[in-house]
Amino acid sequence: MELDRYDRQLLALLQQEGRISNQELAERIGLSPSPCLRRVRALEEAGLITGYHAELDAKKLGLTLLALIHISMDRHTPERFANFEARVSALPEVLECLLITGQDADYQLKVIVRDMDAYQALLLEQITRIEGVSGVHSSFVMRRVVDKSALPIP
Amino acid sequence: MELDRYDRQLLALLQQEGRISNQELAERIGLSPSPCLRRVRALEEAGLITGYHAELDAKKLGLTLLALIHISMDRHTPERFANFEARVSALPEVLECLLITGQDADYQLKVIVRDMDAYQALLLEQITRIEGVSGVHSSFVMRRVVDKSALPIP
DNA sequence: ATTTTTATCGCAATATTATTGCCATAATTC
DNA sequence: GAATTATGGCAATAATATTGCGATAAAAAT
Repeated sequence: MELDRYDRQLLALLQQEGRISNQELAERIGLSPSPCLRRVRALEEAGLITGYHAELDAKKLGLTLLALIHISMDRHTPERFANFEARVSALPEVLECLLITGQDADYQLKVIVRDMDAYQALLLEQITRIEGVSGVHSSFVMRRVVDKSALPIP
Repeated sequence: MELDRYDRQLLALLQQEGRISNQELAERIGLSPSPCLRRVRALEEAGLITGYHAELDAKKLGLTLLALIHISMDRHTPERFANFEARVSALPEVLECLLITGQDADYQLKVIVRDMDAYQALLLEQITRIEGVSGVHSSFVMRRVVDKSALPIP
């Protein structure tokens, strides 16, 4: 799909303000509401826009501890990996699980919990109990300098 | 602020479907539209909802390479850190910059670029040129097993 | 326990917004 | 340069958001 100036503007704006009205959206990009809405629908249909999400304040929800966990697996079999991924996907505290390159770890998890007690419980009772997990190393996030969901539009 | 059953439902739903209409939202949580809207506004006012964002498909935008960069600083002075953070915040490819604990790095960056050429350019021409950056270690993301923006509602 | 107070709901009226069909015009192709 | 296709704008209709207000339920106080 070919993106023109309008499409790029729409994507950029909707990344910033996902609940903006179509009328204001139209004004901002310099189109009338009807073609504007048609373009947004087209971007959704094409799968360029995959969804819309509210962003919440973690602290106000009592979630004060954000951590990165690097995980190594003992044996690199597809079953081990599939099982690990299924187990990890079911944990609501796991915001991100990335299969990464590098000698130090196979996966990096990003998890959010209330406090250190909850972290300990998650790590000891859930994550280290998953079959195949051999090495675990935690880093804690002291500050989120940048936290964007918005992709750069090429 | 005290959250009841309705508020929690609203937060959960809006995290999943940020552009759902107020009417459908009201139906789903079992309230009529007016108190539903008033609650959403209250959650926004209280800062529990900080914004709404469209989620885009990175691949369809031509952004195929996601990487984690661990960065160590030579001297841990406030000026060095402030300067680094300002420079990094200005780069659109940087989706996340976390100040983390651990001996291996001071920061972890998450960056997204078109390809390895773009990655090389970003690393060599931008990031390693920032004053104070002494150690850099890259990991590449092979697969995003979990990638949620939705926080667990306590 | 009963009264007072406060919070919050649902209804109804109004304002705003989304959606669709249609024609005109601009861009593209032949 | 003519034919074709794509895309914009207008206007009518449908749907949704928004607000005031009275009723009801929950909470606090006596």
